[in-house]
Amino acid sequence: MKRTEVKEILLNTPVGSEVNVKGWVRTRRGSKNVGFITLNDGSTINNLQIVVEADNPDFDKLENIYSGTAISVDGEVVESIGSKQRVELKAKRVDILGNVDPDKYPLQPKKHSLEFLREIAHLRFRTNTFNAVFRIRHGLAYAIHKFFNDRGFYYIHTPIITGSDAEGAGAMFQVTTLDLNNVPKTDDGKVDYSKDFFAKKTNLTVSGQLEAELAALALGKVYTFGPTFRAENSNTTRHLAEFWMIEPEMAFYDINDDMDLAEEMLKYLVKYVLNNFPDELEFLRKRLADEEKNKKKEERSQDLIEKLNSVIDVEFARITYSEAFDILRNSKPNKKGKFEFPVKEWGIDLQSEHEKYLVEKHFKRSVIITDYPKAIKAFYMKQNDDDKTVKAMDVLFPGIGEIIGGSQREEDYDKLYARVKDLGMDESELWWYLETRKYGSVPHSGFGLGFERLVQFVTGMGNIRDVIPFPRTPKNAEF
RNA sequence: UCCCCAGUAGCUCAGUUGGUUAGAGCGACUGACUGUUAAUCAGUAGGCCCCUGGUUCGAGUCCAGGCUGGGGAGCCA
Repeated sequence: MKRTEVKEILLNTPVGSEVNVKGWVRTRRGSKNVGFITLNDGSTINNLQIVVEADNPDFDKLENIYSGTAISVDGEVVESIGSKQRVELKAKRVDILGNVDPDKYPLQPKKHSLEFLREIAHLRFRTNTFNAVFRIRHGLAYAIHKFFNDRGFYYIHTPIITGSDAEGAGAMFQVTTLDLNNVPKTDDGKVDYSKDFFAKKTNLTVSGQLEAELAALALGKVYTFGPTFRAENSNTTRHLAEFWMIEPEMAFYDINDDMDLAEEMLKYLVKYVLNNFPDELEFLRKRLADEEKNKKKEERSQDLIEKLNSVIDVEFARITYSEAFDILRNSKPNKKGKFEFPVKEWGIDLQSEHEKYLVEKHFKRSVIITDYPKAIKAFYMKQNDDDKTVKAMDVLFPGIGEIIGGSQREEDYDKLYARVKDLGMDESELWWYLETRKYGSVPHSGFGLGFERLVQFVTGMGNIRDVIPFPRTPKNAEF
């Protein structure tokens, strides 16, 4: 018999149909006269209840069926006597496909800590929580491609291995095939990279932005969506050594067009998940509420689904760095000395506590901050006429902080070149980037969206290590 | 990288001013039970108390160093 997925049975299969299902047992329970199996096959977060009656010739197989066992069942779809499900499967034939040693199988039909599940990342897919998280992660990835495709953007594959470390977004992982126990040296004692695979020093990319700009200056609107790597020793709930980033880059867009696109995209993506993953969101909403039961009221975060709806309903606040600076300088916590980093001098970088105050206390919604001091931003950002600020924009989300960082890019060759020189950067590594400003240069803009931070926000998961299947963090590359 | 907290059964945790044989709940196992919903009831098994060293008559408990995990900060997406 052809296999039917659980999702199909729960939604569409008429009562009385004969079907075959295959999947993994969540729980099994029963008595002398009847056995119950809760089965999940990954097609939906919901389970199918299978009933095996005592007169079934396969009834004694039940004693070898435990949590985690893979089984195949032929049976009839019937209306459920129990109240928790519309239909169930009355088994005619039960086959065990893959056994489980119940003494050793670490997943139990009970709540596990996320920390424990992280240590068994090869099995945590089998829990409802990760089932929901990774289904939504997929949905977001798909929606991102759909969003851009529908608006005439082209998906550009930028290199993972890069020969330039000019972007300056963070420490890099080196890529080499040299024998580390016997590194070839030049006469003056330095590493002889001419003997390395690429005959030069290479690293894993920290950003595809510079290459995306090259493509945007011909294809108009492009985006990247790929893995990026940062060798920073960051140990937080918001950082990974390997993460996925979305970087659109648009010719003829100024900073305002850039902000409009960022806001439209974020709202589109949140709406997409609300429309397409209601069961998963409901599960995660309950999970979060349950987890926060023990917290004090004022420390609890907003209801997950309410939070998502508030993002799509409300316009993001848009302010300049200078306005944000004034708000913070005159704020109560600043005057009372409650900030760990007091706000005194214009030009300071905004700290987590400042961003949190603006988003969660002052505006009570998402905020976009523009026109940052040029000293604290990257070399490629478009310089304003005041000679002090650049056309940068950061989108700040409640609970997450910076979810998007972007800017209008400096298209003027002389200004860009001067900035490269000022910062002591190696222009020979950037010749190709600079050259685009010589040939038909136009205003253009773009931004970077951290994919895992988006998934974190939408699923309500507190730790970024729980929204990527196999997290890479300092001292941890298991699996 | 810095600050704080934690590491005891498969999981979540308790373990008194250092004192003899190490505790619970859940899970697993065995049995009972006429339809259960993380079933219920009874019983059984299960410990390198993170590692190394030190103090002490005696260390799960105190001290030092390390390892691992978590939270916060910085860096950022």
